[in-house]
Amino acid sequence: MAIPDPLEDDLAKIGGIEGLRSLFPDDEALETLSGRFKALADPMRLRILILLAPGPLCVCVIRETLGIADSRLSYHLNVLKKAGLIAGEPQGTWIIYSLTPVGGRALSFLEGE
Amino acid sequence: MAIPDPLEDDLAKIGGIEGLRSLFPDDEALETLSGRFKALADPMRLRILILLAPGPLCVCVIRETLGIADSRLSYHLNVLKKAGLIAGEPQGTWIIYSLTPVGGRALSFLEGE
DNA sequence: TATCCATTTCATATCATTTTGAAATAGATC
DNA sequence: GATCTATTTCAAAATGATATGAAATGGATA
Repeated sequence: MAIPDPLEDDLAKIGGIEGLRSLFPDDEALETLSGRFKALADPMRLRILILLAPGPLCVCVIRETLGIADSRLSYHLNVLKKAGLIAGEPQGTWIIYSLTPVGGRALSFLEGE
Repeated sequence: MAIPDPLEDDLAKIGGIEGLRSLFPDDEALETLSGRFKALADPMRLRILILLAPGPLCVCVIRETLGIADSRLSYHLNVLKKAGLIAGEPQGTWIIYSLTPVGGRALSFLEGE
């Protein structure tokens, strides 16, 4: 038996299984959202967001502050960029990264906890 | 060269590398925070949170709605529980899961996007 | 054009998460 | 106590994410 009898009534009141399923956003929206959370789910990436909160910084300063290898930083910057949390603006020889509006909001959620 | 000369001045104004490092929470806090985001970083787990938003549900109804195997659901419920986003209350033969306050706030952040 | 330097890309190794199906647990009912 | 059923646990396989160092890119300057 899938659903025990005593629960069937409660379930019916809220529209049954189909009623519950209607709560879900479509798969694409869920992927986007969970992808954003995935980007936030790493201490090194949270450090990068925290660094960018006061204002934009170039890659070299971020690298020096975090004390990690170039390629490793580049990987994490790319994850954040793909998730729409930061944006990079080439400026002469170097690239300046800053928080996007979404990135800023994610960070304030972070600080609200 | 670590930091290009033209950037040194800007960097000095914001307290240098050490000034930037002082922005970081300690490692443990970052682990806790990224751990919570990790729990949110999966479409199936987001579906579970969305299901529980209107009110508590038993495991069997959640399983039937999601259409996944028992053990798989149990795994995801456990991830959410460990992250403090949901709580399970045994009630007779079955177990009733509900959002915690933190889980509710995470969900509203989710919907605010 | 040759060179320099900041950043990214790539291949590969390592590590972590997720899925799957079978077996265990534990509470309720007979 | 025996059995039934909802849920969890476990081990293994499959999949995905991260770290690392060497090589490539591409803009700036000489």
